[in-house]
Amino acid sequence: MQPVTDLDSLSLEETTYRRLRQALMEGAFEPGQKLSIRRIAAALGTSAMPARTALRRLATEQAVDVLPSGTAIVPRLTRAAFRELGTIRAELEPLALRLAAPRIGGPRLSELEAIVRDGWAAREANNPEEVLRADRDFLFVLYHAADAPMLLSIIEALWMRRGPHFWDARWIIIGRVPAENRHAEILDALRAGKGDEASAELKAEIESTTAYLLEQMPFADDPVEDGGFDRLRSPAGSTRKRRAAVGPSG
Amino acid sequence: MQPVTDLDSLSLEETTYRRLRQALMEGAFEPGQKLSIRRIAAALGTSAMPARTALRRLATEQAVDVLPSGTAIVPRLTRAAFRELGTIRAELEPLALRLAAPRIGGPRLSELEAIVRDGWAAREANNPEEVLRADRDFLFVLYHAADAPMLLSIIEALWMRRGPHFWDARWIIIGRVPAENRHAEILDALRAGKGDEASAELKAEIESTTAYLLEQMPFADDPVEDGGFDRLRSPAGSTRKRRAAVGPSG
DNA sequence: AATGAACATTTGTGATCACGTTATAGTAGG
DNA sequence: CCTACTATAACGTGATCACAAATGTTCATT
Repeated sequence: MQPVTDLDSLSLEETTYRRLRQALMEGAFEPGQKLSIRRIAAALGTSAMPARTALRRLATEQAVDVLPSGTAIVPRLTRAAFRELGTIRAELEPLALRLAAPRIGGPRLSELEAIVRDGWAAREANNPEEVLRADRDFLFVLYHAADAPMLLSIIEALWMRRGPHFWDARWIIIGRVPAENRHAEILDALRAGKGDEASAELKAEIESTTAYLLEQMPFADDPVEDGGFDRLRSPAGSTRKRRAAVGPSG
Repeated sequence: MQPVTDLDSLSLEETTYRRLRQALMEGAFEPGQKLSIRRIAAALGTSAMPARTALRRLATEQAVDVLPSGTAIVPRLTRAAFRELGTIRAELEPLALRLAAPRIGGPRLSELEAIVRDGWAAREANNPEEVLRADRDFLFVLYHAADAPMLLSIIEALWMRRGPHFWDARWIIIGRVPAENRHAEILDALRAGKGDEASAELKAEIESTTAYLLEQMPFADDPVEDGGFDRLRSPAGSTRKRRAAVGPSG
């Protein structure tokens, strides 16, 4: 894969935006976490300006919410919002896969195979971080292959909104007994040139995972009992200090 | 319809953003038109800051393109981009209609009826501006009724990108002989409680209109002959000066 | 110890400025 | 009449400042 851009030649505002975007998609922030302009600017060693614009851009995509005071906050999803997210994903991501199917060549297939293998190994090793990473990588290799830039950016926006909660729920996700390896089946369908089958499989995966999480995950509008949102953190009591908004060194 | 917010209580940046967004969706700008920060700021009587943030937000939604120099420009769509737009719309807008269908009550139905009547009258009067407005209003009443905020904002982003070209092509659109009144049929289906039928009808409309325009409209990557982009302006030689970016008085 | 008021800090917003780049118009040369 | 160059204007970017609103903290009071 070619380097998307030379980071050095980009404006500060653009790099700030991309780093926040990536962090959000990967679940590096916790739901409810406040992202203040000055803090982010300080963490990146710039003035407030690039951080301000970057945050407002994210708010436009609804990747962050914005309090009445103007402060950006990592969204806490309501059940309705999470359901909506699932509904849209179940429509758009299979579409992307359908567009990508005829464009997947041999090299891409082996790349995908490797990712599926990694994901499977991580699952057996009970390593949820790695499982989630592999799942995400698998899908986005496909979505990039669709060569539909608008569609891709819409899907990314959906993932940004979902990312923080997904990350929080990684122990729930990993706890689900995987009847079969769905990504392996998608891969098989792609190898056989059955794009529509792969697409249907993906749609089923998104819908069933969404339904499962609606049952298992706590949401912002659930009645609070015993700490509410703060259960289901990682088991080894990781009560560490909230991580810095953006670390300049990664 | 309730006033969404009171404009006076909003930040300058937010009002700037909303005005540009509306203008884009309605096709008030021409493809290729440059939107400079300072010009827009001057037109609104503010400093450059709100205009800067507003334009960057629009760029994030891909509602405007950004030249290498950083200047925002109203997009000129390539055929591929227009096709992609149609493909995404054909997936999302029927979804929105499906979600909206069970929520459409009597008052909404009469509102929709009135809009359809207006549109039909405008078509007979050969008034393309009014036809396009009615079509847009009809659909967005439905999309709002879906009560799915993310979905709505995605759809609006798609329309923003399409708006300028659509406006340019209004004489082509109006010139197409309408076999039947599709929106009336959608309305009938809704009245009968057949949301899926309405949705399928809408999908067909989007797909056939997209295909039709792909044949009839000139695109940014078409070979230029005889003025290229500049044919198909309104017949009464409206060679008026390019309208101001944003008029402060509306 | 719990409550509330006063203070200090942090926050977003918008304006202004400096800097380097890009686009544009005018002019000279072919 | 067209092209190439140059000077001037306009542009985007990022930093900094002032201001008002919101937030968090401290301390006195009950």
